[in-house]
Amino acid sequence: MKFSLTAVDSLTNARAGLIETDHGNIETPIFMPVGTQGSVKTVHLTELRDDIKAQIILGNTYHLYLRPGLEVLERAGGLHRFNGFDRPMLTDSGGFQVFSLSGIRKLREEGVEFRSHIDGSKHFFSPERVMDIERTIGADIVMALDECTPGTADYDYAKQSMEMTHRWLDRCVARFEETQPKYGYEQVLFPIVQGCVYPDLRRRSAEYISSKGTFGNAIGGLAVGEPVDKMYEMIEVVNAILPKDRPRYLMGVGTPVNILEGIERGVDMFDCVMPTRNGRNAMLFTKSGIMNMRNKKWEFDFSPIEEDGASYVDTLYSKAYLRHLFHSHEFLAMQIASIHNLAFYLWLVGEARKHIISGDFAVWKARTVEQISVRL
RNA sequence: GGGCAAAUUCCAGAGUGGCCAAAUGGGGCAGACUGUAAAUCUGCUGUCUUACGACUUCGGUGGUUCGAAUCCAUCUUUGCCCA
Repeated sequence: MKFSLTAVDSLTNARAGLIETDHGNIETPIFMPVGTQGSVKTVHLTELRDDIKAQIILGNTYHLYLRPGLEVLERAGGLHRFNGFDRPMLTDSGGFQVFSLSGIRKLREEGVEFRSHIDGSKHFFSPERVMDIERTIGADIVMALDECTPGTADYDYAKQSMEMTHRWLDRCVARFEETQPKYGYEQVLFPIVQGCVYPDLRRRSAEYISSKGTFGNAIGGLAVGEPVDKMYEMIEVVNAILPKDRPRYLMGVGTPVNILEGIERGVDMFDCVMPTRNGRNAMLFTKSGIMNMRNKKWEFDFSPIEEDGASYVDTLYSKAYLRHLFHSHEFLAMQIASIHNLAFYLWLVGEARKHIISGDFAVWKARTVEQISVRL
């Protein structure tokens, strides 16, 4: 696997780059659609590839381990073979579930024990176990097991948590290095910076994970309850330390504006459930602003969903029709909205890349932030 | 022609003397959602008012009562049954 910088913006820290994997290339900055259970909800592979132009998607260790389980994944020949997506994939480690499923898990030095949200059964995830599972799933990029600390954690908790994440990282690296890919293509490990909203912790964490010399690095524990200004501040603090010649992945972020702010601060990779989840809940992101497709104002608006949208669905269907589909609880509504939003997100990062290369990123970004923030 | 039953706020449907502007569900109107336990969740949904509160409402009319969606009379409409 290889990462190279194509262009670096002169006014900001934005960069355009290229990740070359055994499953194809990823042009950065990139947005990665989330496919937790091996499926980007409501979206077909053909749409993901040909319309949305997703270059890499996510899967989730905790969820795929529970269903379909490791035997199915292994006998399928890995997740790529199983779900048919032949482009790069990345698996999250279950670290986010430490946060989101905090009510049904127990944390200790050795690892984390989850009570399955499906049937209540107990499952223990040590850093070593997570590496083994991620080898079996077979994503191109695998994440280290971390504790995603809530954005509201106090300093002492954040410090302890970060230190444990670092110890877990050592164990992840050791296990990852003593094991081999199972399906004949390369996998790389990304460690994750923690430290909540505390600059000194973030710095320590960034230094620590940088010292591991991994292919790329991730920033975690953001957009989890802290003020958005804190998030931007932490990205700046961390990116001042993370090596410039390696990809930086801001985990779980975010809104289209968050992503542009992240790019400006030197982030290369993003993922978020927002385009799909919010899409399923009738929220559309467009070049000219945000729409709630359930709103009455669209009842008789027969104009295209988005005149110059990034997806074929934008001109194929009208606002009034999409509103009707949402009100009628038609599955097609969620499909259209998800495709639209993902295509928009991929368009957005693609445009950002173009403008980094052409040298007018800052101007373009300022104008775009304003346009896409409008509530329509 | 005769008998029985029922009419409730957008819909369905609770409520049978004061705790009722009226349960619950649906619908409607808005909002939330950030490494997905989410096709989910929250609020509002008679009128006026920022609120306190005031006012009007439970098929129509007229009664009983301190007080009626609830009881009585009558009318109207609807459904069912018998001819």
